Amino acid sequence: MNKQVILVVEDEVQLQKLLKITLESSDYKVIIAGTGKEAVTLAASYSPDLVLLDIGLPDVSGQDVLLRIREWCDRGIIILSAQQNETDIVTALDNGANDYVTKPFRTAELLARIRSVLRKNGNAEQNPEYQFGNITVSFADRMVKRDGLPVKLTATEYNLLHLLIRNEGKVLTHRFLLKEVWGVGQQLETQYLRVFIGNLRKKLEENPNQPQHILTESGVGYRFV
Amino acid sequence: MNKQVILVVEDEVQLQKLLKITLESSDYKVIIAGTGKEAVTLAASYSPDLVLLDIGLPDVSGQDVLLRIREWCDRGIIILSAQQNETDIVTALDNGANDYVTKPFRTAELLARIRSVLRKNGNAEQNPEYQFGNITVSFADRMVKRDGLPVKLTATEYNLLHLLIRNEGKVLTHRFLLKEVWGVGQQLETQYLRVFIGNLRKKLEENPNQPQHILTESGVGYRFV
DNA sequence: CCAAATCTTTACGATTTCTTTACGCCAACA
DNA sequence: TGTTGGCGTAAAGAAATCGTAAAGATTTGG
Repeated sequence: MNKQVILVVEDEVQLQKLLKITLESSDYKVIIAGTGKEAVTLAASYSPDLVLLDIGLPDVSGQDVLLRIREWCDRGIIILSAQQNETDIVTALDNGANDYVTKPFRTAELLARIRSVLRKNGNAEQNPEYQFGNITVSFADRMVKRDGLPVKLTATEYNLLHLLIRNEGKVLTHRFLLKEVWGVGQQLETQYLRVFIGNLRKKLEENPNQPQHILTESGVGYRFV
Repeated sequence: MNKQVILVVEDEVQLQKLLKITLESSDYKVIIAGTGKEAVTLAASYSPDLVLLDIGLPDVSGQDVLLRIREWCDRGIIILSAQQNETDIVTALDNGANDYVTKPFRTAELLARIRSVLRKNGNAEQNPEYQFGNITVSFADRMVKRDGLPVKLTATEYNLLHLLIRNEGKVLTHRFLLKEVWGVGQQLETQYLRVFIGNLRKKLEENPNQPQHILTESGVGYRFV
Protein backbone atom coordinates (compact mmCIF):
# COMPACT_ATOMS: atom_id res chain seq x y z
CA MET A 1 0.00 0.00 0.00
CA ASN A 2 1.25 3.47 -0.90
CA LYS A 3 1.63 6.12 1.72
CA GLN A 4 -0.50 9.19 1.37
CA VAL A 5 1.41 12.31 0.46
CA ILE A 6 1.10 15.55 2.39
CA LEU A 7 2.63 18.78 1.18
CA VAL A 8 3.59 21.03 4.08
CA VAL A 9 3.95 24.72 3.24
CA GLU A 10 5.71 26.43 6.14
CA ASP A 11 8.53 28.92 6.39
CA GLU A 12 9.63 28.50 9.99
CA VAL A 13 12.27 25.78 10.03
CA GLN A 14 11.42 24.69 13.56
CA LEU A 15 7.81 24.06 12.65
CA GLN A 16 8.85 22.35 9.41
CA LYS A 17 10.79 19.80 11.41
CA LEU A 18 8.07 19.29 13.97
CA LEU A 19 5.43 18.73 11.30
CA LYS A 20 7.66 16.41 9.31
CA ILE A 21 8.33 14.22 12.33
CA THR A 22 4.73 14.24 13.49
CA LEU A 23 3.28 13.37 10.11
CA GLU A 24 5.89 10.79 9.19
CA SER A 25 5.35 8.98 12.45
CA SER A 26 1.69 8.79 11.45
CA ASP A 27 2.83 7.10 8.26
CA TYR A 28 2.35 9.88 5.77
CA LYS A 29 4.91 10.82 3.12
CA VAL A 30 5.86 14.43 3.73
CA ILE A 31 7.07 17.04 1.27
CA ILE A 32 8.21 20.41 2.55
CA ALA A 33 7.91 23.75 0.81
CA GLY A 34 9.45 26.78 2.46
CA THR A 35 8.07 29.43 0.14
CA GLY A 36 4.90 30.04 -1.82
CA LYS A 37 6.56 29.62 -5.19
CA GLU A 38 8.08 26.35 -4.14
CA ALA A 39 4.68 25.23 -2.87
CA VAL A 40 2.96 25.74 -6.21
CA THR A 41 5.63 23.88 -8.20
CA LEU A 42 5.82 21.03 -5.70
CA ALA A 43 2.05 20.70 -5.61
CA ALA A 44 2.04 20.48 -9.39
CA SER A 45 4.76 17.85 -9.60
CA TYR A 46 3.75 15.61 -6.68
CA SER A 47 -0.03 16.14 -6.65
CA PRO A 48 -0.23 15.44 -2.94
CA ASP A 49 -3.30 13.97 -1.26
CA LEU A 50 -3.44 16.90 1.11
CA VAL A 51 -1.83 20.31 1.52
CA LEU A 52 -1.06 21.78 4.92
CA LEU A 53 -0.64 25.48 4.26
CA ASP A 54 0.63 28.14 6.65
CA ILE A 55 -1.27 31.21 5.65
CA GLY A 56 1.40 33.62 6.97
CA LEU A 57 4.17 33.18 4.42
CA PRO A 58 6.95 35.70 3.83
CA ASP A 59 7.21 35.89 0.04
CA VAL A 60 3.70 35.58 -1.38
CA SER A 61 0.44 35.79 0.45
CA GLY A 62 -0.71 32.37 1.50
CA GLN A 63 -4.06 33.23 -0.05
CA ASP A 64 -2.43 33.48 -3.46
CA VAL A 65 -0.84 30.08 -3.03
CA LEU A 66 -4.20 28.69 -2.01
CA LEU A 67 -5.91 30.13 -5.07
CA ARG A 68 -3.16 28.98 -7.41
CA ILE A 69 -3.31 25.44 -6.08
CA ARG A 70 -7.10 25.37 -6.08
CA GLU A 71 -7.17 26.27 -9.75
CA TRP A 72 -6.45 22.70 -10.74
CA CYS A 73 -6.28 20.66 -7.52
CA ASP A 74 -9.42 19.50 -5.77
CA ARG A 75 -7.62 17.69 -2.97
CA GLY A 76 -7.92 18.64 0.66
CA ILE A 77 -6.27 21.83 1.87
CA ILE A 78 -5.90 22.60 5.57
CA ILE A 79 -4.86 26.07 6.69
CA LEU A 80 -2.41 26.78 9.49
CA SER A 81 -2.92 30.20 10.99
CA ALA A 82 -2.26 32.28 14.02
CA GLN A 83 -5.37 32.46 16.12
CA GLN A 84 -5.50 36.24 15.94
CA ASN A 85 -5.84 36.34 12.19
CA GLU A 86 -9.47 35.40 11.98
CA THR A 87 -9.81 37.36 8.76
CA ASP A 88 -7.15 35.22 7.11
CA ILE A 89 -8.97 32.07 8.13
CA VAL A 90 -12.30 33.25 6.80
CA THR A 91 -10.76 34.42 3.54
CA ALA A 92 -8.94 31.11 3.12
CA LEU A 93 -12.10 29.10 3.71
CA ASP A 94 -13.91 31.29 1.22
CA ASN A 95 -11.08 30.62 -1.22
CA GLY A 96 -11.68 26.91 -1.01
CA ALA A 97 -9.74 25.62 1.96
CA ASN A 98 -11.33 22.58 3.60
CA ASP A 99 -10.47 23.25 7.20
CA TYR A 100 -8.20 25.22 9.47
CA VAL A 101 -6.03 24.73 12.55
CA THR A 102 -4.87 27.62 14.70
CA LYS A 103 -1.37 27.89 16.10
CA PRO A 104 -0.38 26.78 18.61
CA PHE A 105 -2.09 23.49 17.89
CA ARG A 106 -2.23 20.12 19.60
CA THR A 107 -0.83 17.47 17.28
CA ALA A 108 -3.67 15.11 18.10
CA GLU A 109 -6.13 17.64 16.80
CA LEU A 110 -4.12 18.33 13.69
CA LEU A 111 -3.92 14.63 12.90
CA ALA A 112 -7.64 14.20 13.49
CA ARG A 113 -8.44 16.99 11.06
CA ILE A 114 -6.06 15.56 8.48
CA ARG A 115 -7.68 12.14 8.76
CA SER A 116 -11.11 13.68 8.48
CA VAL A 117 -10.31 15.65 5.34
CA LEU A 118 -8.54 12.70 3.72
CA ARG A 119 -11.43 10.40 4.49
CA LYS A 120 -13.98 12.82 3.13
CA ASN A 121 -11.95 13.32 -0.01
CA GLY A 122 -11.54 9.60 -0.59
CA ASN A 123 -15.11 8.41 -0.67
CA ALA A 124 -16.74 11.37 -2.32
CA GLU A 125 -19.83 9.46 -3.38
CA GLN A 126 -22.89 11.52 -2.74
CA ASN A 127 -25.98 9.39 -2.38
CA PRO A 128 -29.23 10.84 -3.57
CA GLU A 129 -30.44 9.69 -0.22
CA TYR A 130 -28.50 10.90 2.76
CA GLN A 131 -28.76 9.57 6.25
CA PHE A 132 -27.49 10.73 9.61
CA GLY A 133 -28.76 9.80 13.03
CA ASN A 134 -32.51 9.35 12.77
CA ILE A 135 -32.77 11.77 9.84
CA THR A 136 -33.16 10.83 6.18
CA VAL A 137 -32.89 13.35 3.37
CA SER A 138 -34.01 12.41 -0.12
CA PHE A 139 -32.74 14.99 -2.58
CA ALA A 140 -34.78 13.62 -5.48
CA ASP A 141 -38.04 14.08 -3.58
CA ARG A 142 -36.92 17.15 -1.65
CA MET A 143 -38.09 15.32 1.43
CA VAL A 144 -36.66 15.21 4.93
CA LYS A 145 -37.79 12.58 7.41
CA ARG A 146 -37.13 12.13 11.09
CA ASP A 147 -37.78 8.65 12.45
CA GLY A 148 -39.61 8.01 9.19
CA LEU A 149 -41.98 10.94 9.67
CA PRO A 150 -41.85 13.90 7.29
CA VAL A 151 -40.28 17.06 8.68
CA LYS A 152 -41.69 20.28 7.33
CA LEU A 153 -38.91 22.58 6.16
CA THR A 154 -39.37 25.89 4.41
CA ALA A 155 -37.65 26.41 1.08
CA THR A 156 -34.84 28.41 2.67
CA GLU A 157 -34.34 25.94 5.48
CA TYR A 158 -34.09 23.10 2.97
CA ASN A 159 -31.62 24.99 0.78
CA LEU A 160 -29.42 25.71 3.77
CA LEU A 161 -29.52 22.10 4.93
CA HIS A 162 -28.77 20.84 1.44
CA LEU A 163 -25.76 23.12 1.22
CA LEU A 164 -24.46 21.98 4.59
CA ILE A 165 -24.84 18.31 3.73
CA ARG A 166 -23.19 18.72 0.35
CA ASN A 167 -20.18 20.14 2.14
CA GLU A 168 -20.17 17.67 4.98
CA GLY A 169 -17.19 18.03 7.27
CA LYS A 170 -16.11 21.34 5.77
CA VAL A 171 -16.36 24.66 7.53
CA LEU A 172 -18.62 26.99 5.60
CA THR A 173 -18.14 30.67 6.35
CA HIS A 174 -21.00 33.02 7.08
CA ARG A 175 -20.27 34.88 3.85
CA PHE A 176 -20.36 31.70 1.79
CA LEU A 177 -23.60 30.41 3.29
CA LEU A 178 -25.30 33.77 2.89
CA LYS A 179 -24.10 34.13 -0.68
CA GLU A 180 -25.30 30.67 -1.68
CA VAL A 181 -28.68 30.75 0.03
CA TRP A 182 -29.70 34.41 0.07
CA GLY A 183 -27.67 35.75 -2.84
CA VAL A 184 -24.74 38.08 -3.25
CA GLY A 185 -26.52 41.09 -1.77
CA GLN A 186 -26.94 39.80 1.76
CA GLN A 187 -23.53 38.64 2.83
CA LEU A 188 -23.49 40.62 6.05
CA GLU A 189 -26.81 39.45 7.51
CA THR A 190 -25.33 36.84 9.86
CA GLN A 191 -28.40 37.15 12.03
CA TYR A 192 -30.37 35.35 9.29
CA LEU A 193 -28.03 32.43 9.76
CA ARG A 194 -28.49 32.36 13.52
CA VAL A 195 -32.24 32.25 13.10
CA PHE A 196 -32.30 29.61 10.37
CA ILE A 197 -29.58 27.42 11.86
CA GLY A 198 -31.60 27.61 15.07
CA ASN A 199 -34.73 26.48 13.24
CA LEU A 200 -32.93 23.59 11.59
CA ARG A 201 -31.52 22.45 14.91
CA LYS A 202 -34.94 22.64 16.50
CA LYS A 203 -36.39 20.48 13.75
CA LEU A 204 -33.54 18.03 13.27
CA GLU A 205 -31.34 17.76 16.34
CA GLU A 206 -32.05 15.52 19.30
CA ASN A 207 -30.98 18.26 21.71
CA PRO A 208 -31.12 21.56 19.82
CA ASN A 209 -28.94 23.27 22.43
CA GLN A 210 -26.30 20.55 22.23
CA PRO A 211 -26.21 20.00 18.48
CA GLN A 212 -24.51 16.83 17.23
CA HIS A 213 -24.55 17.61 13.51
CA ILE A 214 -24.95 21.30 12.82
CA LEU A 215 -21.95 22.73 14.63
CA THR A 216 -20.93 26.32 15.26
CA GLU A 217 -17.44 27.53 14.40
CA SER A 218 -17.42 30.66 16.45
CA GLY A 219 -16.41 33.75 14.51
CA VAL A 220 -16.12 31.77 11.29
CA GLY A 221 -19.22 29.88 10.27
CA TYR A 222 -20.91 26.50 10.57
CA ARG A 223 -19.99 22.91 9.89
CA PHE A 224 -22.10 19.83 9.26
CA VAL A 225 -20.78 16.49 10.44
CA MET B 1 -42.42 -12.38 -18.74
CA ASN B 2 -40.67 -9.80 -20.88
CA LYS B 3 -37.50 -8.18 -19.73
CA GLN B 4 -37.68 -4.51 -18.92
CA VAL B 5 -35.87 -2.27 -21.35
CA ILE B 6 -33.37 0.35 -20.24
CA LEU B 7 -31.97 2.94 -22.59
CA VAL B 8 -28.46 4.00 -21.57
CA VAL B 9 -27.32 7.37 -22.90
CA GLU B 10 -23.59 7.64 -22.35
CA ASP B 11 -20.70 8.78 -24.50
CA GLU B 12 -17.76 7.17 -22.73
CA VAL B 13 -17.28 3.71 -24.21
CA GLN B 14 -15.80 2.29 -21.02
CA LEU B 15 -18.83 3.30 -19.00
CA GLN B 16 -21.16 2.05 -21.74
CA LYS B 17 -19.66 -1.41 -21.40
CA LEU B 18 -19.73 -1.37 -17.64
CA LEU B 19 -23.37 -0.31 -17.56
CA LYS B 20 -24.37 -2.84 -20.21
CA ILE B 21 -22.79 -5.70 -18.29
CA THR B 22 -24.12 -4.57 -14.94
CA LEU B 23 -27.67 -4.07 -16.13
CA GLU B 24 -27.83 -7.20 -18.26
CA SER B 25 -26.65 -9.32 -15.37
CA SER B 26 -29.58 -7.88 -13.44
CA ASP B 27 -31.84 -9.16 -16.21
CA TYR B 28 -32.67 -5.94 -18.01
CA LYS B 29 -32.58 -5.52 -21.77
CA VAL B 30 -30.10 -2.76 -22.52
CA ILE B 31 -30.00 -0.33 -25.44
CA ILE B 32 -27.04 2.00 -25.80
CA ALA B 33 -27.05 5.50 -27.24
CA GLY B 34 -23.73 7.31 -27.60
CA THR B 35 -25.07 10.72 -28.55
CA GLY B 36 -28.04 12.88 -27.71
CA LYS B 37 -29.57 12.60 -31.19
CA GLU B 38 -29.29 8.85 -31.12
CA ALA B 39 -30.90 8.86 -27.69
CA VAL B 40 -34.01 10.67 -28.88
CA THR B 41 -34.56 8.40 -31.88
CA LEU B 42 -33.89 5.23 -29.93
CA ALA B 43 -36.22 6.34 -27.16
CA ALA B 44 -38.91 6.93 -29.76
CA SER B 45 -38.55 3.56 -31.46
CA TYR B 46 -38.06 1.32 -28.41
CA SER B 47 -40.07 3.23 -25.78
CA PRO B 48 -37.90 1.88 -22.98
CA ASP B 49 -39.15 1.38 -19.45
CA LEU B 50 -36.39 3.57 -18.10
CA VAL B 51 -33.75 5.94 -19.41
CA LEU B 52 -30.34 6.28 -17.79
CA LEU B 53 -29.04 9.61 -19.04
CA ASP B 54 -25.55 11.03 -18.66
CA ILE B 55 -26.15 14.75 -18.36
CA GLY B 56 -22.66 15.65 -19.66
CA LEU B 57 -22.93 14.67 -23.30
CA PRO B 58 -20.65 16.00 -26.03
CA ASP B 59 -23.05 16.90 -28.85
CA VAL B 60 -26.22 18.28 -27.24
CA SER B 61 -26.80 19.32 -23.69
CA GLY B 62 -28.15 16.43 -21.68
CA GLN B 63 -30.86 18.80 -20.50
CA ASP B 64 -32.11 19.13 -24.07
CA VAL B 65 -32.25 15.37 -24.47
CA LEU B 66 -34.14 15.17 -21.22
CA LEU B 67 -36.68 17.73 -22.37
CA ARG B 68 -37.08 16.16 -25.81
CA ILE B 69 -37.70 12.72 -24.32
CA ARG B 70 -40.01 14.10 -21.67
CA GLU B 71 -42.18 15.72 -24.34
CA TRP B 72 -43.90 12.45 -25.08
CA CYS B 73 -42.40 9.86 -22.74
CA ASP B 74 -43.52 9.68 -19.14
CA ARG B 75 -41.30 6.75 -18.19
CA GLY B 76 -38.63 6.90 -15.54
CA ILE B 77 -35.52 8.92 -16.25
CA ILE B 78 -32.44 8.73 -14.03
CA ILE B 79 -29.66 11.24 -14.47
CA LEU B 80 -25.98 10.39 -14.32
CA SER B 81 -23.90 13.38 -13.34
CA ALA B 82 -20.49 14.39 -12.13
CA GLN B 83 -20.86 15.25 -8.50
CA GLN B 84 -19.59 18.79 -8.86
CA ASN B 85 -22.39 19.87 -11.15
CA GLU B 86 -24.97 20.57 -8.51
CA THR B 87 -26.75 23.02 -10.80
CA ASP B 88 -27.17 20.40 -13.50
CA ILE B 89 -28.81 18.07 -11.04
CA VAL B 90 -31.24 20.66 -9.77
CA THR B 91 -32.12 21.70 -13.31
CA ALA B 92 -32.57 18.10 -14.37
CA LEU B 93 -34.91 17.34 -11.48
CA ASP B 94 -36.81 20.47 -12.36
CA ASN B 95 -37.01 19.29 -15.96
CA GLY B 96 -38.69 16.09 -14.90
CA ALA B 97 -35.93 13.62 -14.10
CA ASN B 98 -37.08 11.12 -11.50
CA ASP B 99 -33.81 10.65 -9.73
CA TYR B 100 -30.08 11.08 -10.11
CA VAL B 101 -26.85 9.23 -9.39
CA THR B 102 -23.48 10.94 -9.18
CA LYS B 103 -20.33 9.55 -10.70
CA PRO B 104 -18.47 7.64 -9.53
CA PHE B 105 -21.26 5.40 -8.28
CA ARG B 106 -21.50 2.03 -6.64
CA THR B 107 -23.39 -0.35 -8.90
CA ALA B 108 -25.48 -1.63 -6.00
CA GLU B 109 -26.71 1.88 -5.42
CA LEU B 110 -27.46 2.44 -9.09
CA LEU B 111 -29.45 -0.79 -9.26
CA ALA B 112 -31.39 0.15 -6.15
CA ARG B 113 -32.28 3.52 -7.69
CA ILE B 114 -33.36 1.83 -10.93
CA ARG B 115 -35.57 -0.64 -9.10
CA SER B 116 -37.12 2.14 -7.07
CA VAL B 117 -37.99 4.25 -10.11
CA LEU B 118 -39.27 1.26 -12.10
CA ARG B 119 -41.44 0.19 -9.20
CA LYS B 120 -42.97 3.61 -8.76
CA ASN B 121 -43.46 4.07 -12.48
CA GLY B 122 -44.77 0.55 -12.93
CA ASN B 123 -47.47 1.04 -10.36
CA ALA B 124 -48.81 4.09 -12.07
CA GLU B 125 -48.55 2.70 -15.58
CA GLN B 126 -49.09 -1.06 -15.51
CA ASN B 127 -51.64 -0.78 -12.82
CA PRO B 128 -54.47 0.78 -14.73
CA GLU B 129 -55.93 1.83 -11.42
CA TYR B 130 -54.53 3.93 -8.66
CA GLN B 131 -56.15 4.25 -5.30
CA PHE B 132 -55.78 6.63 -2.39
CA GLY B 133 -58.25 7.33 0.36
CA ASN B 134 -61.72 6.99 -1.09
CA ILE B 135 -60.54 7.97 -4.57
CA THR B 136 -59.91 5.63 -7.50
CA VAL B 137 -58.19 6.77 -10.67
CA SER B 138 -58.28 4.55 -13.72
CA PHE B 139 -55.69 5.68 -16.22
CA ALA B 140 -57.02 3.59 -19.08
CA ASP B 141 -60.22 5.57 -19.48
CA ARG B 142 -59.18 8.73 -17.64
CA MET B 143 -61.89 8.08 -15.08
CA VAL B 144 -61.81 9.26 -11.48
CA LYS B 145 -64.23 7.94 -8.88
CA ARG B 146 -64.92 9.05 -5.35
CA ASP B 147 -66.67 6.49 -3.14
CA GLY B 148 -67.46 4.64 -6.35
CA LEU B 149 -69.21 7.63 -7.90
CA PRO B 150 -67.69 9.31 -10.96
CA VAL B 151 -66.00 12.65 -10.41
CA LYS B 152 -66.08 15.01 -13.34
CA LEU B 153 -62.63 16.44 -14.06
CA THR B 154 -61.77 18.70 -16.94
CA ALA B 155 -58.94 17.67 -19.24
CA THR B 156 -56.51 20.06 -17.59
CA GLU B 157 -57.49 18.98 -14.11
CA TYR B 158 -56.97 15.34 -15.06
CA ASN B 159 -53.58 16.01 -16.65
CA LEU B 160 -52.43 17.81 -13.54
CA LEU B 161 -53.66 15.03 -11.28
CA HIS B 162 -52.06 12.37 -13.45
CA LEU B 163 -48.75 14.19 -13.33
CA LEU B 164 -48.91 14.52 -9.57
CA ILE B 165 -49.76 10.85 -9.07
CA ARG B 166 -47.01 9.68 -11.40
CA ASN B 167 -44.54 11.56 -9.25
CA GLU B 168 -45.98 10.54 -5.94
CA GLY B 169 -43.93 11.70 -2.99
CA LYS B 170 -41.79 14.07 -5.02
CA VAL B 171 -42.03 17.83 -4.97
CA LEU B 172 -42.92 19.14 -8.40
CA THR B 173 -41.89 22.74 -8.92
CA HIS B 174 -44.25 25.36 -10.27
CA ARG B 175 -42.14 25.63 -13.39
CA PHE B 176 -42.24 21.91 -14.05
CA LEU B 177 -45.97 21.56 -13.53
CA LEU B 178 -46.72 24.53 -15.75
CA LYS B 179 -44.37 23.31 -18.45
CA GLU B 180 -45.86 19.82 -18.47
CA VAL B 181 -49.52 20.78 -18.35
CA TRP B 182 -49.69 24.16 -20.05
CA GLY B 183 -46.56 24.08 -22.21
CA VAL B 184 -43.22 25.82 -22.26
CA GLY B 185 -44.67 29.29 -22.78
CA GLN B 186 -46.55 29.60 -19.52
CA GLN B 187 -43.99 28.83 -16.87
CA LEU B 188 -44.66 31.97 -14.88
CA GLU B 189 -48.43 31.68 -14.52
CA THR B 190 -48.40 30.23 -11.03
CA GLN B 191 -51.90 31.55 -10.51
CA TYR B 192 -53.19 28.87 -12.91
CA LEU B 193 -51.80 26.32 -10.55
CA ARG B 194 -53.48 27.85 -7.53
CA VAL B 195 -56.82 27.77 -9.27
CA PHE B 196 -56.54 24.23 -10.61
CA ILE B 197 -54.98 22.77 -7.48
CA GLY B 198 -57.85 24.40 -5.62
CA ASN B 199 -60.38 22.76 -7.96
CA LEU B 200 -58.76 19.35 -7.58
CA ARG B 201 -58.82 19.66 -3.82
CA LYS B 202 -62.46 20.68 -3.86
CA LYS B 203 -63.33 17.63 -5.92
CA LEU B 204 -61.03 15.08 -4.31
CA GLU B 205 -60.07 16.01 -0.78
CA GLU B 206 -62.14 15.24 2.28
CA ASN B 207 -61.43 18.70 3.70
CA PRO B 208 -60.25 20.91 0.84
CA ASN B 209 -58.79 23.43 3.24
CA GLN B 210 -56.81 20.76 5.09
CA PRO B 211 -55.61 18.66 2.18
CA GLN B 212 -54.27 15.21 2.97
CA HIS B 213 -52.91 14.32 -0.47
CA ILE B 214 -52.27 17.39 -2.59
CA LEU B 215 -49.83 19.28 -0.42
CA THR B 216 -48.41 22.76 -0.83
CA GLU B 217 -44.67 23.37 -0.61
CA SER B 218 -44.70 27.10 -0.17
CA GLY B 219 -42.37 28.90 -2.52
CA VAL B 220 -41.48 25.69 -4.35
CA GLY B 221 -44.39 23.73 -5.73
CA TYR B 222 -46.75 20.89 -4.88
CA ARG B 223 -46.42 17.31 -3.74
CA PHE B 224 -48.78 14.37 -3.95
CA VAL B 225 -48.66 11.78 -1.19
C1' DC C 1 -75.24 30.29 -34.03
C1' DC C 2 -76.15 29.72 -29.22
C1' DA C 3 -75.47 27.67 -24.75
C1' DA C 4 -72.59 25.31 -21.75
C1' DA C 5 -68.28 24.17 -20.27
C1' DT C 6 -63.77 25.43 -19.61
C1' DC C 7 -59.99 28.40 -19.20
C1' DT C 8 -57.94 32.87 -17.99
C1' DT C 9 -57.74 36.87 -15.32
C1' DT C 10 -58.60 39.85 -11.42
C1' DA C 11 -59.28 41.00 -6.67
C1' DC C 12 -58.75 40.31 -1.91
C1' DG C 13 -58.39 38.02 2.51
C1' DA C 14 -55.72 34.25 4.78
C1' DT C 15 -51.63 31.96 5.60
C1' DT C 16 -46.88 31.17 5.56
C1' DT C 17 -42.40 32.68 5.44
C1' DC C 18 -38.89 36.06 6.00
C1' DT C 19 -36.89 39.92 8.29
C1' DT C 20 -36.01 42.67 12.14
C1' DT C 21 -35.73 43.71 16.95
C1' DA C 22 -34.93 42.72 21.71
C1' DC C 23 -32.79 40.33 25.21
C1' DG C 24 -30.25 36.71 27.84
C1' DC C 25 -26.25 33.74 27.90
C1' DC C 26 -21.50 32.72 27.87
C1' DA C 27 -16.64 33.08 27.13
C1' DA C 28 -12.68 36.13 26.53
C1' DC C 29 -10.38 39.81 28.35
C1' DA C 30 -8.94 43.73 30.85
C1' DT D 1 -15.55 42.10 38.42
C1' DG D 2 -17.31 44.63 34.81
C1' DT D 3 -17.20 44.95 29.77
C1' DT D 4 -17.35 43.33 25.21
C1' DG D 5 -18.55 40.57 21.24
C1' DG D 6 -20.48 36.55 19.24
C1' DC D 7 -24.19 33.40 19.65
C1' DG D 8 -28.99 31.53 20.46
C1' DT D 9 -33.94 32.22 21.18
C1' DA D 10 -38.35 34.26 21.08
C1' DA D 11 -41.50 37.10 19.14
C1' DA D 12 -43.33 41.07 16.60
C1' DG D 13 -43.71 43.27 12.18
C1' DA D 14 -43.19 43.11 7.06
C1' DA D 15 -43.39 40.79 2.89
C1' DA D 16 -44.26 37.08 -0.06
C1' DT D 17 -47.04 33.39 -1.24
C1' DC D 18 -51.30 31.02 -1.31
C1' DG D 19 -56.43 29.99 -1.64
C1' DT D 20 -60.96 31.31 -3.06
C1' DA D 21 -64.57 33.44 -5.39
C1' DA D 22 -66.14 35.43 -9.23
C1' DA D 23 -66.08 37.99 -13.48
C1' DG D 24 -64.66 38.03 -18.34
C1' DA D 25 -62.80 35.40 -22.40
C1' DT D 26 -62.47 31.48 -25.07
C1' DT D 27 -63.53 27.02 -26.63
C1' DT D 28 -66.58 23.18 -27.33
C1' DG D 29 -70.67 20.74 -28.59
C1' DG D 30 -75.07 20.57 -30.29
